[in-house]
Amino acid sequence: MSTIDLSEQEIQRRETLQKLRDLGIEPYPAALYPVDHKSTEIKENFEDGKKVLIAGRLMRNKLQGKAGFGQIQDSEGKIQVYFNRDEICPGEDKSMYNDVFKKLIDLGDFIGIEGEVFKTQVGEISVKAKKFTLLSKALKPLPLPKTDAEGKVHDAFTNPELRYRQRYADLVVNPQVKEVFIKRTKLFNAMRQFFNEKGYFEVETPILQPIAGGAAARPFKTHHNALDVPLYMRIANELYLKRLIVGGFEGVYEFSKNFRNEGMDRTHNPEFTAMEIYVAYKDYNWMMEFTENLLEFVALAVNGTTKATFGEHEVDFKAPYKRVTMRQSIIDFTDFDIQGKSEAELSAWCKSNGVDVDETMGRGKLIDEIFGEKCEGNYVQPTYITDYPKEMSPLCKVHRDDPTLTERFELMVCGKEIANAYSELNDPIDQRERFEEQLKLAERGDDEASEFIDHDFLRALEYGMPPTSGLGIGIDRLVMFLTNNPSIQEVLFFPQMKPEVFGKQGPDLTDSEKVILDILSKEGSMDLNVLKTAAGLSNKQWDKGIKGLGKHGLTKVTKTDDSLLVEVVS
RNA sequence: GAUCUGGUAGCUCAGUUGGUAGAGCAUCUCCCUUUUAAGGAGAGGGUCCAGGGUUCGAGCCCCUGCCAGAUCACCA
Repeated sequence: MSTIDLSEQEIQRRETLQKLRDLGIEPYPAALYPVDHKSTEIKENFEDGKKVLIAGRLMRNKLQGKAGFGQIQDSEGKIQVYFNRDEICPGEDKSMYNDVFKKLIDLGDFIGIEGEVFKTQVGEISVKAKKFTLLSKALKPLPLPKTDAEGKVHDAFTNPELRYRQRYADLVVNPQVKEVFIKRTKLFNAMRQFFNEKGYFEVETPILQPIAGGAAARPFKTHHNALDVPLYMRIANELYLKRLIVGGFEGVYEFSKNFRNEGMDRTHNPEFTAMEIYVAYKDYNWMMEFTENLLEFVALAVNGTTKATFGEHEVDFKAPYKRVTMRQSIIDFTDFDIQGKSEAELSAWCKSNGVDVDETMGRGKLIDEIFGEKCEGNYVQPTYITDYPKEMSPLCKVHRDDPTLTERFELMVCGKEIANAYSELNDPIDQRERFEEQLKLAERGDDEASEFIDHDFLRALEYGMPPTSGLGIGIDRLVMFLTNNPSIQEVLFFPQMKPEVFGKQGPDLTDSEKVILDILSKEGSMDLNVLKTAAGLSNKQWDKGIKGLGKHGLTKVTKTDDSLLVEVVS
């Protein structure tokens, strides 16, 4: 980046950097700084006169002549620092205060403070600086929101595009954003604790897969050069985790980054995080109880309460949750009983009841459409929807009481699915038939149905998998609910965005600039109006062209007594 | 994918029938030794997202594009 692209403030800070070096002060010193206190512990355990070493970013600096108040922000919060000329410079030489601190330290710089804890006249716990050390110079000014006595934020850094693209700046100036991510990590920790205490085993499975299975979604495709084979990025980790149950683990789980090459909106990011857990010798009834206990536990760990506010709703994650079969749910909201209905009958009902359908939809998909259209959005408090049609659950065991259904549940919160679980299908012959059924659906045009049969997975099942129940939870969605964020971008550090275009490097001339320069360079210098006529450009093109050339430093306009003269600058 | 809204100083935002680009904070200079978003005085700072068009003249009107957000559609 050339200096021409820098703002005034950025240029000033670069000059400041040089002045520091001229004074023998290294703005990016190598040595560690022996921090021994954080802002919160100083404030929580006030001890007058206590000697402390703190470090952080200077976020406020209010100078008042021979003294001033600054604010240092560390990982836990902010603390005020009192800078007094005669404390920092006890001898004759006051340059460390007058020249370095007052003139060469900027907002955003990292500094270390050696000083004593005290309370100011208005009672704020502060550190009286005896010595300060520049630890890292900031060359770019941060946004500068300020909170007043009533808690109202002025000049808030709110532009979502800037916040997501420059999350580092967002995190520095918006403590409430940092809080969301602290809660996110608390959620992971709580889940791990819950599983580990029960003896379940955290594992890792491949992200690059020869067949992207375990879900119906469009994968990202890539290529491995050495093997010369196509590979897909995982859309789910289900089939790998079940292989591990075959291998003899009785409880395995994984937090899995999944990748789906589909649309993006405020609830979908191309990469997202799911947690899947599989437990041997269990069924989906057991899993419902397990899930509600898990969610109650994590809600408490994250927020200190089982209640969570989401928009206009207050959701309570306290167990147990209501259980409704899909058939009953559809009856509840439409008075229509799907029991025993054929594909044609379902399709006809959909058409006369405002549910969009097309010819590619099988029986299961039709029922799913009805549920999605008429029922799903109505469940605000955590509710299990159980017993899904067989056609839409190719990896799930057939219901013990009804061969057209499966032992599956989804957990709905605020009209959205946040968990999905089965009594896992472990009959290898049935599994093979279901895969083949999916193939037929795919050929029929259902782009959600899998086009591949994972023969290795079937081979694993043929060795025998114990009865197993599996659960998947959409972690990002759960974080959204627990932190009251309607947008997935707010719960991901780095949500996917179109790449930013950086500094278009001049001297790429526009067409108008080229035309003018071509004519002018033959003559060396020309009368402005003659040049304008010769260029034959529209007024706007002429205006932009001649101004642009001036800015690039390629031409110079000089005023003579009766005309304007344009010259090429060599 | 559709529709709507937006893109102006480092940040948050104004900008009147289309007529010399503004404010607050930040920055710079000077004064100020316990302040609580904002002490006083002065100064500087702009590719008005990009490219075309209309016009004597465009931040503003028209067209195209880029980026973002919201709503809807789609969505294990």
